[in-house]
Amino acid sequence: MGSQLHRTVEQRLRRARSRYTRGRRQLVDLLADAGRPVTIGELLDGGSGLSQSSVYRNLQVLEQAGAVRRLVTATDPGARFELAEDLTSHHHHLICNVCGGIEDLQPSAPIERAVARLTSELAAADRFATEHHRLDLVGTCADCR
Amino acid sequence: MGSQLHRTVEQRLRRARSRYTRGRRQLVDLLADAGRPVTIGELLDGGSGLSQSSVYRNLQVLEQAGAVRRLVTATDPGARFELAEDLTSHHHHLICNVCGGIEDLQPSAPIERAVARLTSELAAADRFATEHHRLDLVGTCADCR
DNA sequence: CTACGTGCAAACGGTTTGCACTAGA
DNA sequence: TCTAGTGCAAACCGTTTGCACGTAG
Repeated sequence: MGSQLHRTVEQRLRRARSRYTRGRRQLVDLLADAGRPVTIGELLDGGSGLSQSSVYRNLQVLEQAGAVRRLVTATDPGARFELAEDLTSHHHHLICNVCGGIEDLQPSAPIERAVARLTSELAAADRFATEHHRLDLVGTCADCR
Repeated sequence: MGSQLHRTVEQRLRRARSRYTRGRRQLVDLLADAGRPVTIGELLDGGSGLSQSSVYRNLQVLEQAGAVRRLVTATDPGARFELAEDLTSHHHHLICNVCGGIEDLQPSAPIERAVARLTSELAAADRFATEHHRLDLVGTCADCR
């Protein structure tokens, strides 16, 4: 259920000495329901009733608390947001460079294995401590074909 | 030598009905010498002598012509640029979320194979036409350990 | 009661644009 | 010559911030 999600977010906000207000809960609901990265414009029009500045501030707080993740693309202006990966599940993105849309994509086991091996090689070489990775496939989505 | 690079860039600019001016050549040199994505600030201070607006405009033209690629991160403000992958070689990025720095990383064959397989699966399913992919490892670089 | 959250409007800062001038082919 | 590039300064627009008020705990 989504109440588990809300409990986790509340926990993380509390750790950041922040409150889980109505508006923040609604932002989390919007992100959870979307199932793909959401633009700020969509969040503003999403019926949260929050003012623009509060949306920005709350997203900042949620990001800081580790509940939400900010995405930016080279083509679109403005940012998108999604729930932190450990609140949903690890996934990649399909980015359409025609319409700018972003879809989630389930990761494949072979890729994950190969990335994990690379990560431990870099760690062994003392070159980089990987926290997470991001894989985007950029091209044309089915709608824009 | 770099003259091959310049010849290719000139070709692509010509196709876009644009000229390969002194300033554009210097931007390309700066990008080629850096060997990693470069911020606009670095390009402005790089001794090209170009005004701010010309740097922005030229990067736009070079991007349009397919000679250069724009990168943005969720942490840093502002954009970074690198030469188009087919002018250098396919690579990934190590992104440090402490200092914001970005390093290039040679791709590993297993990852490339796995991504290629995924790409053809998506194409076969008529879901997405992948043009290229981007893999970033996000974590802490050796300097910021 | 006290600290945190909110709305409004103004400020910010990276990027873009209008215009008059310069230079490459 | 004639189109494209350049510098300067102003405009733009997504985002941030100051301030007075509201609200949760």
